Amino acid sequence: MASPHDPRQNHLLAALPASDYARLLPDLELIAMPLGWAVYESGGHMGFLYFPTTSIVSLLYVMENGAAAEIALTGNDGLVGVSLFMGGESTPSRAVVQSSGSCYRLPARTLKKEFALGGALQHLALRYTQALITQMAQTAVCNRHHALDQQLCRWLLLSLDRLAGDELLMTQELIANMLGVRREGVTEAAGHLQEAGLIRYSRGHIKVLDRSGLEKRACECYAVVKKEMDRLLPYEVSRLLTGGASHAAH
Amino acid sequence: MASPHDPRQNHLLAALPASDYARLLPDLELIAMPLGWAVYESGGHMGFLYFPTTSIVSLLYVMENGAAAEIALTGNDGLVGVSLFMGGESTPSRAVVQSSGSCYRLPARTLKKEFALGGALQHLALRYTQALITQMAQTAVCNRHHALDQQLCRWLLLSLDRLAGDELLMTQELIANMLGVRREGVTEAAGHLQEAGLIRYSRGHIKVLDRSGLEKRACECYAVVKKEMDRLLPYEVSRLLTGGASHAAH
DNA sequence: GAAGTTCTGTGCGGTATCGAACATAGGGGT
DNA sequence: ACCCCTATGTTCGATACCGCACAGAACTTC
Repeated sequence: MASPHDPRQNHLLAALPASDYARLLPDLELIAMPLGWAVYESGGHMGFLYFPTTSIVSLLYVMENGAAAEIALTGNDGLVGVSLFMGGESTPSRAVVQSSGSCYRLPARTLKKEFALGGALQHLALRYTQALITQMAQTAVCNRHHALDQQLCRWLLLSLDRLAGDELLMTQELIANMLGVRREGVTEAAGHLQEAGLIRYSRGHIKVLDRSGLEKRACECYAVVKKEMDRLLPYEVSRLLTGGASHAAH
Repeated sequence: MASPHDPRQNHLLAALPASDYARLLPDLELIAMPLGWAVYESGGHMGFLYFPTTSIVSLLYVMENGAAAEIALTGNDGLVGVSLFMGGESTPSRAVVQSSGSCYRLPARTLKKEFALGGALQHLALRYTQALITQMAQTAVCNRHHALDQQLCRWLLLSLDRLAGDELLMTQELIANMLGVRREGVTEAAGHLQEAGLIRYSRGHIKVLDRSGLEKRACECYAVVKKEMDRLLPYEVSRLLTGGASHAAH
C-alpha cells in the first residue's frame, strides 16, 4: 500500500499515467483535514482542487433558514472543487470535512493549465463529475421517495466505502444534518438498525456489524450510484498497474 | 427574432463565436420534439447532443418501483446529453419532452471533435453543466425541505422561463409525475394557487396570471437557480449582438 | 347528442416526519 | 469523586403527504 502518505491513495491521482502524474507531483501539497472544516463556503473563492486520501468531504446545501442537506459525498474516489475546471469558479454549496484525515491539494492555476491540455486529468475529472451528477440525482430522488431507515443505510454504506475499517465517528446530530432530517429521526432509525444487529452505536462511534445486511436494507439508490461509479471510474485497473491492492472487491 | 427556425434561438449556440458556430452549422439538424418523446432512455445509447429551441426537456430518474422524479429542466437555455462530452456516454436518467417544440441536434462525433478543440463550445458546455449541477442540487434540497405548494410554484416558473407566452400545456397528472408526488396533491396545490389568483387552470391549460405572485410564493430554490444560471451563462450579451430581444428582465 | 374517455375535485384513514419538551446517561476535566 | 456537557432515548400532538375510492365535469368520438 506504499507509504501512509501517498497521493496515489486517491483513485483519480492513481489513475493518471506516470508522465501526467509527474507533472502535477511538485505542486501537490499534503494537508490535514480536521473534522468540520469548511473546505469551501457557498459562493466563496476556491484556491485549490482537493484530492482526499483518508478524509471524507460532504457537499451540502445550506438554505436561508439554516436547514441543510447533503447532496454528495467524496472520499479517495474523487475530488472536491469541480467548479474550478467547469468554469464557474464557485458554487452555491458548501464542502465540509465529514471525517477527518488527509488530503492532497493542487493550486487552481496548476489545475487549469493541466486541464487545458486535454489529457488524462481532464478526462478523469470530467468522468468523476458525471459520477457526481449521478450521485446528486439519486440523492434528489431518494429524498423524495425513500424512508429514513433506508436513507440511513445508504449513507452509512457510502461513508463506509470511503473509509478504512468498519467504524465511523459521527454523532447522530451530524448525520441528521447531512440527511436533512431531525436528530430524533436518526435516533429512531439507528435504533432499528441496532435492534436488527446491523450496527452498534455508542456516543459518536458507529461500528458496522453486518455490512451485507445494511446493503439489503438500503434503498436501490446505493447500488445504482456504486454501479455507475464503477462504470465511469474503474480505478482498479490502474491500481493493479501501480502495485495496488485488491482485484477482489465484490 | 430572426427566423422561426434559427439554431441561435438556443442560447448556447447563440453564444458561440461566428467561426465556431460556422463549423457546427452544417451538422446541425432541425427536428421536432413531440410531447412525451424519450430523447434518451436510462442507460441507453446517445447518438446526438440536443439543443432545444422552443421545446422543453425534463431529466428524470425512474426508480425500480416505477416512481419517478424530475431532477432538472432544460429549454433553450441549455443542452441535453451532457454525458456525451463528460465521457460517460450514458446516464441512468431519462430525458423526456415535457413541452413540444423544436430542437437542433448535433451528431455525437461532431460534438466530440469540437469539444476536444477546447474552444468556446467546450467552455460553454462545461459551464452549462455546472448550472445543471446547481439545479439538481437545489432540487434535492427542495424535495427534502419544501412544501408542495412552493415546489409547484418553482416548477411553474422554471417552465415558464423556457417558454414563450404565459401559458403551459400540462395536466396535473404529468406535473405530479415530474415532482414525484400524487396527482391529488397537485390538484390541491394548484387549487391554492388558483384561489390566490396566481394561475388559471383548466384541463391541461395553465395560464399564469400573476408571475411575480408566483415568485413570492415559490421557495428560494427558484431564485437561487436562476441567479446561478445567469451568473454562469450571461447569454444576454450575445443575444444583443445577434439582434435579440430584451435587456430588460429584472 | 349520446357514449366514452380524460382530466379534475373531494373525502376518507394511514403513516412518516416534524417541532418541542424532557429524561437519562456516558465521559472528560478538575 | 464530582460536575458538567454532550450525546442519546422517549414522549406528545400537529402536519403533510400517501393510497385508495369515487364523483363530477369537460372534451372527443361517433
